[in-house]
Amino acid sequence: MSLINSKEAAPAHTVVVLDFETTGLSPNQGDRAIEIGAVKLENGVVVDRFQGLMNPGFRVSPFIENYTGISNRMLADAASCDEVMNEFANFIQGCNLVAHNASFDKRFLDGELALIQREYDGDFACSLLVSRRLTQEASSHKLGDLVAYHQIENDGVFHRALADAEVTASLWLVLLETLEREHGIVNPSFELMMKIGKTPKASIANFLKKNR
DNA sequence: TGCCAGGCCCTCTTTAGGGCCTT
Repeated sequence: MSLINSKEAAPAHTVVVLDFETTGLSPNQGDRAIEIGAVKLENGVVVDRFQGLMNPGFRVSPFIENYTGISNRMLADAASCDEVMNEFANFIQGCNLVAHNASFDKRFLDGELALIQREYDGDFACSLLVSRRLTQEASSHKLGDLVAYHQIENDGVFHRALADAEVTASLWLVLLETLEREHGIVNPSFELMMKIGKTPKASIANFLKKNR
Protein backbone atom coordinates (compact mmCIF):
# COMPACT_ATOMS: atom_id res chain seq x y z
CA MET A 1 0.00 0.00 0.00
CA SER A 2 1.35 3.42 -0.86
CA LEU A 3 -0.02 6.45 0.87
CA ILE A 4 1.10 10.05 0.63
CA ASN A 5 0.13 13.04 2.72
CA SER A 6 -3.45 12.06 3.57
CA LYS A 7 -3.71 13.21 7.17
CA GLU A 8 -4.97 16.76 6.62
CA ALA A 9 -8.67 17.49 6.09
CA ALA A 10 -9.50 17.98 2.41
CA PRO A 11 -10.86 21.31 1.11
CA ALA A 12 -14.47 21.25 -0.03
CA HIS A 13 -13.48 21.37 -3.70
CA THR A 14 -11.30 18.26 -3.42
CA VAL A 15 -12.36 15.27 -5.51
CA VAL A 16 -11.07 11.71 -5.20
CA VAL A 17 -11.22 9.65 -8.41
CA LEU A 18 -11.16 5.97 -7.51
CA ASP A 19 -11.21 2.52 -9.04
CA PHE A 20 -11.62 -0.95 -7.54
CA GLU A 21 -10.35 -4.26 -8.84
CA THR A 22 -12.51 -7.02 -7.41
CA THR A 23 -13.05 -10.77 -7.41
CA GLY A 24 -16.23 -10.37 -9.50
CA LEU A 25 -19.19 -8.18 -10.21
CA SER A 26 -21.35 -8.40 -7.14
CA PRO A 27 -20.58 -7.92 -3.44
CA ASN A 28 -24.05 -9.37 -2.80
CA GLN A 29 -22.76 -12.65 -4.26
CA GLY A 30 -19.70 -12.69 -2.00
CA ASP A 31 -17.28 -10.80 -4.22
CA ARG A 32 -14.65 -8.67 -2.51
CA ALA A 33 -12.24 -5.90 -3.41
CA ILE A 34 -8.65 -6.93 -4.19
CA GLU A 35 -7.18 -3.54 -5.09
CA ILE A 36 -8.08 0.12 -4.63
CA GLY A 37 -6.45 2.95 -6.54
CA ALA A 38 -7.26 6.63 -6.29
CA VAL A 39 -6.00 10.08 -7.16
CA LYS A 40 -6.93 13.23 -5.29
CA LEU A 41 -7.64 16.32 -7.40
CA GLU A 42 -7.55 19.90 -6.17
CA ASN A 43 -8.49 22.52 -8.74
CA GLY A 44 -7.71 20.06 -11.53
CA VAL A 45 -4.29 19.11 -10.18
CA VAL A 46 -3.32 15.72 -8.75
CA VAL A 47 -2.15 16.37 -5.20
CA ASP A 48 -2.18 12.85 -3.75
CA ARG A 49 -2.45 9.18 -4.68
CA PHE A 50 -3.53 5.96 -2.95
CA GLN A 51 -2.92 2.39 -4.05
CA GLY A 52 -3.35 -0.82 -2.14
CA LEU A 53 -3.62 -4.52 -2.90
CA MET A 54 -5.76 -6.40 -0.39
CA ASN A 55 -6.20 -10.05 0.43
CA PRO A 56 -9.89 -11.03 0.17
CA GLY A 57 -9.38 -14.21 2.19
CA PHE A 58 -9.96 -16.63 -0.69
CA ARG A 59 -8.40 -17.43 -4.05
CA VAL A 60 -9.44 -15.32 -7.04
CA SER A 61 -10.48 -17.00 -10.26
CA PRO A 62 -8.13 -17.51 -13.25
CA PHE A 63 -10.35 -15.06 -15.14
CA ILE A 64 -9.65 -12.30 -12.61
CA GLU A 65 -5.93 -13.15 -12.55
CA ASN A 66 -5.82 -12.78 -16.33
CA TYR A 67 -8.12 -9.76 -16.47
CA THR A 68 -6.29 -7.71 -13.84
CA GLY A 69 -2.82 -9.22 -13.77
CA ILE A 70 -3.26 -9.56 -10.01
CA SER A 71 -2.24 -13.09 -9.05
CA ASN A 72 -3.09 -15.16 -6.02
CA ARG A 73 0.62 -15.07 -5.16
CA MET A 74 0.53 -11.26 -5.09
CA LEU A 75 -2.57 -11.28 -2.89
CA ALA A 76 -1.11 -13.83 -0.48
CA ASP A 77 1.42 -11.21 0.61
CA ALA A 78 -1.09 -8.33 0.66
CA ALA A 79 -2.64 -6.67 3.69
CA SER A 80 -6.20 -7.54 4.65
CA CYS A 81 -9.19 -5.74 3.16
CA ASP A 82 -9.94 -4.36 6.62
CA GLU A 83 -6.51 -2.77 6.97
CA VAL A 84 -6.41 -1.24 3.49
CA MET A 85 -9.99 -0.01 3.50
CA ASN A 86 -9.52 1.59 6.90
CA GLU A 87 -6.64 3.61 5.48
CA PHE A 88 -8.70 4.42 2.40
CA ALA A 89 -11.60 5.64 4.54
CA ASN A 90 -9.18 8.15 6.05
CA PHE A 91 -7.95 9.11 2.56
CA ILE A 92 -11.42 10.03 1.24
CA GLN A 93 -12.63 11.83 4.34
CA GLY A 94 -14.20 15.15 3.42
CA CYS A 95 -13.94 14.52 -0.34
CA ASN A 96 -16.45 14.03 -3.11
CA LEU A 97 -15.90 10.93 -5.21
CA VAL A 98 -15.79 10.07 -8.91
CA ALA A 99 -15.60 6.71 -10.66
CA HIS A 100 -16.25 5.34 -14.14
CA ASN A 101 -19.56 3.49 -13.85
CA ALA A 102 -19.78 4.70 -10.26
CA SER A 103 -22.67 2.41 -9.34
CA PHE A 104 -20.22 -0.50 -9.52
CA ASP A 105 -17.48 1.08 -7.38
CA LYS A 106 -20.04 2.50 -4.94
CA ARG A 107 -21.43 -0.96 -4.25
CA PHE A 108 -17.97 -2.26 -3.36
CA LEU A 109 -17.01 0.87 -1.39
CA ASP A 110 -20.22 0.69 0.61
CA GLY A 111 -19.83 -3.05 1.13
CA GLU A 112 -16.19 -2.96 2.23
CA LEU A 113 -16.69 0.03 4.54
CA ALA A 114 -19.77 -1.55 6.11
CA LEU A 115 -17.66 -4.57 7.05
CA ILE A 116 -15.29 -2.35 9.07
CA GLN A 117 -18.04 -0.04 10.30
CA ARG A 118 -16.64 3.02 8.53
CA GLU A 119 -18.53 5.63 6.50
CA TYR A 120 -17.77 8.45 4.07
CA ASP A 121 -19.42 11.83 3.81
CA GLY A 122 -18.95 12.76 0.14
CA ASP A 123 -21.21 12.47 -2.87
CA PHE A 124 -20.48 10.11 -5.76
CA ALA A 125 -20.44 11.26 -9.40
CA CYS A 126 -20.09 9.05 -12.47
CA SER A 127 -17.77 9.85 -15.38
CA LEU A 128 -19.61 7.30 -17.55
CA LEU A 129 -22.98 9.03 -17.15
CA VAL A 130 -21.50 12.49 -17.74
CA SER A 131 -19.58 11.22 -20.77
CA ARG A 132 -22.69 9.72 -22.32
CA ARG A 133 -24.29 13.17 -22.20
CA LEU A 134 -21.37 15.42 -23.17
CA THR A 135 -19.77 13.26 -25.89
CA GLN A 136 -22.77 11.52 -27.40
CA GLU A 137 -20.86 11.11 -30.66
CA ALA A 138 -18.43 8.66 -29.06
CA SER A 139 -19.18 5.15 -30.31
CA SER A 140 -18.29 3.57 -26.97
CA HIS A 141 -18.05 4.83 -23.42
CA LYS A 142 -15.83 2.07 -22.08
CA LEU A 143 -12.97 3.65 -20.16
CA GLY A 144 -10.30 2.35 -22.54
CA ASP A 145 -12.23 3.51 -25.59
CA LEU A 146 -12.73 7.00 -24.13
CA VAL A 147 -9.02 7.22 -23.36
CA ALA A 148 -8.34 6.54 -27.04
CA TYR A 149 -11.17 8.82 -28.22
CA HIS A 150 -9.88 11.80 -26.22
CA GLN A 151 -6.22 10.85 -26.80
CA ILE A 152 -5.66 10.82 -23.04
CA GLU A 153 -2.07 10.21 -22.03
CA ASN A 154 -1.60 6.81 -20.43
CA ASP A 155 1.08 4.24 -19.64
CA GLY A 156 -0.64 1.38 -21.48
CA VAL A 157 -1.73 -0.31 -18.26
CA PHE A 158 -5.45 -1.04 -17.88
CA HIS A 159 -7.48 -2.99 -15.34
CA ARG A 160 -5.13 -2.05 -12.51
CA ALA A 161 -6.71 0.22 -9.94
CA LEU A 162 -4.31 3.16 -9.82
CA ALA A 163 -3.73 3.21 -13.59
CA ASP A 164 -7.49 3.23 -14.24
CA ALA A 165 -8.01 5.90 -11.56
CA GLU A 166 -5.34 8.06 -13.22
CA VAL A 167 -6.96 7.95 -16.67
CA THR A 168 -10.44 8.38 -15.17
CA ALA A 169 -9.18 11.54 -13.47
CA SER A 170 -7.85 12.76 -16.82
CA LEU A 171 -11.21 11.93 -18.43
CA TRP A 172 -12.98 13.90 -15.67
CA LEU A 173 -10.81 16.93 -16.46
CA VAL A 174 -11.56 16.53 -20.19
CA LEU A 175 -15.28 16.55 -19.39
CA LEU A 176 -14.86 19.74 -17.33
CA GLU A 177 -12.96 21.33 -20.22
CA THR A 178 -15.70 20.24 -22.65
CA LEU A 179 -18.30 22.01 -20.52
CA GLU A 180 -16.32 25.24 -20.69
CA ARG A 181 -15.29 25.02 -24.35
CA GLU A 182 -18.54 23.79 -25.88
CA HIS A 183 -21.17 24.98 -23.42
CA GLY A 184 -19.71 28.07 -21.78
CA ILE A 185 -19.90 26.64 -18.28
CA VAL A 186 -16.76 27.71 -16.41
CA ASN A 187 -15.65 25.92 -13.25
CA PRO A 188 -18.75 23.73 -12.92
CA SER A 189 -19.51 22.63 -9.40
CA PHE A 190 -19.44 18.99 -8.37
CA GLU A 191 -23.17 19.26 -7.74
CA LEU A 192 -23.71 20.40 -11.33
CA MET A 193 -21.66 17.45 -12.62
CA MET A 194 -23.87 15.10 -10.62
CA LYS A 195 -26.98 16.74 -12.04
CA ILE A 196 -25.63 16.41 -15.58
CA GLY A 197 -25.20 12.68 -14.99
CA LYS A 198 -28.81 12.38 -13.86
CA THR A 199 -30.39 14.59 -16.53
CA PRO A 200 -32.17 12.65 -19.30
CA LYS A 201 -30.11 12.69 -22.49
CA ALA A 202 -33.06 14.06 -24.43
CA SER A 203 -33.11 17.23 -22.34
CA ILE A 204 -29.40 17.68 -21.65
CA ALA A 205 -28.98 20.47 -24.22
CA ASN A 206 -31.62 22.63 -22.56
CA PHE A 207 -30.24 21.82 -19.13
CA LEU A 208 -26.76 22.99 -20.15
CA LYS A 209 -28.13 26.21 -21.67
CA LYS A 210 -29.95 27.04 -18.44
CA ASN A 211 -26.79 26.49 -16.40
CA ARG A 212 -24.43 28.74 -18.35
C1' DT B 1 -31.92 -28.63 -10.69
C1' DG B 2 -30.46 -24.61 -12.45
C1' DC B 3 -29.59 -20.25 -11.84
C1' DC B 4 -26.99 -16.51 -9.94
C1' DA B 5 -25.33 -8.19 -10.46
C1' DG B 6 -27.33 -3.97 -10.94
C1' DG B 7 -28.16 0.60 -12.73
C1' DC B 8 -28.80 3.21 -16.85
C1' DC B 9 -30.95 3.89 -21.24
C1' DC B 10 -33.11 2.98 -25.67
C1' DT B 11 -37.08 1.24 -28.21
C1' DC B 12 -40.34 -2.38 -32.04
C1' DT B 13 -41.76 0.76 -24.20
C1' DT B 14 -44.40 1.77 -19.81
C1' DT B 15 -48.34 -5.02 -17.87
C1' DA B 16 -40.87 -5.42 -21.43
C1' DG B 17 -36.70 -6.71 -23.25
C1' DG B 18 -32.07 -6.17 -24.18
C1' DG B 19 -27.50 -3.68 -24.77
C1' DC B 20 -23.98 -1.07 -22.31
C1' DC B 21 -20.68 -0.66 -18.52
C1' DT B 22 -18.06 -2.10 -14.29
C1' DT B 23 -14.72 -7.02 -12.32
